[in-house]
Amino acid sequence: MLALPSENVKIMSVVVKIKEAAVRSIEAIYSVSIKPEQILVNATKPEFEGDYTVVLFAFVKQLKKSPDALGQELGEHIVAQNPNLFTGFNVIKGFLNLSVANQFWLDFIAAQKNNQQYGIQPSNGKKVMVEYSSPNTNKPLHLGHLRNNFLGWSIAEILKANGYEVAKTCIVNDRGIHICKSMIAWQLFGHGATPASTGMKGDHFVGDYYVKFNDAYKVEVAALVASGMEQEHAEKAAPIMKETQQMLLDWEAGKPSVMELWRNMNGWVYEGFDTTYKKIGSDFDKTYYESNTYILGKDLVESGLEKKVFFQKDDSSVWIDLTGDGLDEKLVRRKDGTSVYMTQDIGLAVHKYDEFKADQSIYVVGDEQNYHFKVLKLICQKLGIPAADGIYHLSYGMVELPTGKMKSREGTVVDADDLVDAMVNIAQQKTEELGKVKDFTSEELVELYDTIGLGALKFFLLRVDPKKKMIFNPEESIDFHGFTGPFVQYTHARIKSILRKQEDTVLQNSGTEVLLPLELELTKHLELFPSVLEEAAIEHDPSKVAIYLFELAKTFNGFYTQHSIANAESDEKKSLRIYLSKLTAQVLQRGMSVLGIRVPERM
RNA sequence: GGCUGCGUAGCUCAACUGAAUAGAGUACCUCACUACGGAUGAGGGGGUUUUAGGUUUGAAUCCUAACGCGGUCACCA
Repeated sequence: MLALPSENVKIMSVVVKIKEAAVRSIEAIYSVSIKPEQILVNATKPEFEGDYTVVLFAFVKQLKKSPDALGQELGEHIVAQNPNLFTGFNVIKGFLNLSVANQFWLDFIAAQKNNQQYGIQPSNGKKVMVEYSSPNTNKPLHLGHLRNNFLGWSIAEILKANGYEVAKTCIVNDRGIHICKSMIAWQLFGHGATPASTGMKGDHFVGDYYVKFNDAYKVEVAALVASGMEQEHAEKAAPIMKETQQMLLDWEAGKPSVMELWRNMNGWVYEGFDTTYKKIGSDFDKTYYESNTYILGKDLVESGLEKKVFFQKDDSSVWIDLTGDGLDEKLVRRKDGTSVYMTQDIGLAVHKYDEFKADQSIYVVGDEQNYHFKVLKLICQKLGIPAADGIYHLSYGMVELPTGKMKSREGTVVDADDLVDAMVNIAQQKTEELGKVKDFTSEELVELYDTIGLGALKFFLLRVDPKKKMIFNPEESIDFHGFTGPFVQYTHARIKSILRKQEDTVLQNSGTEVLLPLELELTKHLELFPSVLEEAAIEHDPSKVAIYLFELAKTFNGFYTQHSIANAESDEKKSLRIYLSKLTAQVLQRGMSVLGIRVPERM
């Protein structure tokens, strides 16, 4: 959990103000010492009078007062002491409902109406690394990678908005037996074909050879089994597998012909990845390649042995004993002296820390690796590595289909490029049906379809709690109504359209208008934005932002249908509503941008 | 099997980390347009929060157990 330094929390939201006021009053009346965190403040339920509610039960025992008596005393004191903030209170069954002064909200609007940076915090001097995407160079990106990319990118942006300096990194898994499989298959079946000669995207091209390898491998194993060999033995004895294993050895030995093939094929894949990353708006400040990092961490094994954190077995393999921590023994160096995944990750953690000195290093990796990261952090701590405490595994749940898990062997993997294209096509189709942007140039249209199609997809994947596994229903994802990206985008476009027509209006705010219920509701929602961004950063959870934006858009739409902006009751009201509309559009834009989603001026 | 995560409307998700009558979207059924943008708004039905106990003034939330579904327990990464 990311701890925000208390001196930096100066987003004085109403809720924070109420908590502090409550603390002052309780301390003054009862001469006890309490902290703002002990006080629970909720938005008052619509059926009761008031705006915010202090829940009193927590203090009933400590102060030896009945909830009603406590509420009365506290309510009287808090309102008397904060006449600018509160206008009244009522107590119902242990809940102290406070009414906030109309003027407070008008002041809020006046203060923020021209603040282009509303919600954005100044630098707090802290650095964070966010590692995400982690692709393999033997196959193209799929739906799971999309959730990963969108999450990583968004969390980086949310942290930036909260004043952190952020470095986005990517570790590319570009070596190992699986890469050699594609290479062998290309040698056997490629006949010199290239992405250019076939007109294919490089990552798909290489991915196809990975599939071809598995097909050929299956055939060979089946033949061996048919000739009487046992399955397990046949899997090791298949000639194509033996060739592949030899190739891995050749690669590790740096054999020139293998290295050349490897560079070529990886080059094709990277070209394909670049296209996809550009399309989905993902980027990295620094990319690490496992072919460079897989040797890291070897010296750490030595120092770990010296420190007696590690121990050596008779076959000379090196281990760490974590049974005291409720875990198992874990291998950190093979008997042949080569390092394992864990060792590389320790090495990379140290390497990254040396380069960036990040206070926190976030790994956006699926929850199937929970155990690995638990162990990684623990080993780093035992080794006394400075980077250790900053390691944070942002464990996200798998994306499943209504039919179950995605399985490459069963061909149920949803390809990232295909999915993005499909979403963009649907956006085009729906836009054409509505026919509102017939005057757009073809370039503008292409950009608009991208904005909407990708917006729908990103919003769909980001709107659920990252920690939970989610089900991706293709039919639901292409729905542009309700809790969706296009709904938020539409609301933004609509506001912009209205504002365009009011450009010449001379704004005049008397600063004394009385807010109508729907105006007040919208204002309250707008006031929440900085706290939502802060909470999203603390929780590493973009879904908080997505949910907030949807509710804000909904609130605006409700306000909009009831109150005319252009034909407001008075010039003052008109100005006020224009301010609210502008601020809403700005918050929608800013909020969507930290999710990696653009909002159109028209759609 | 050990460890670990999850189980909330038909479906997809919320619930401020223990508070008022568990909320949204979707689907289904009504209603409102010659609109400052209908990719909209208003309303309706739909829940014993898997089950059984326990703690508490108060439990979807914490504890115990059962059932169900995942993940992980590789000298793969």
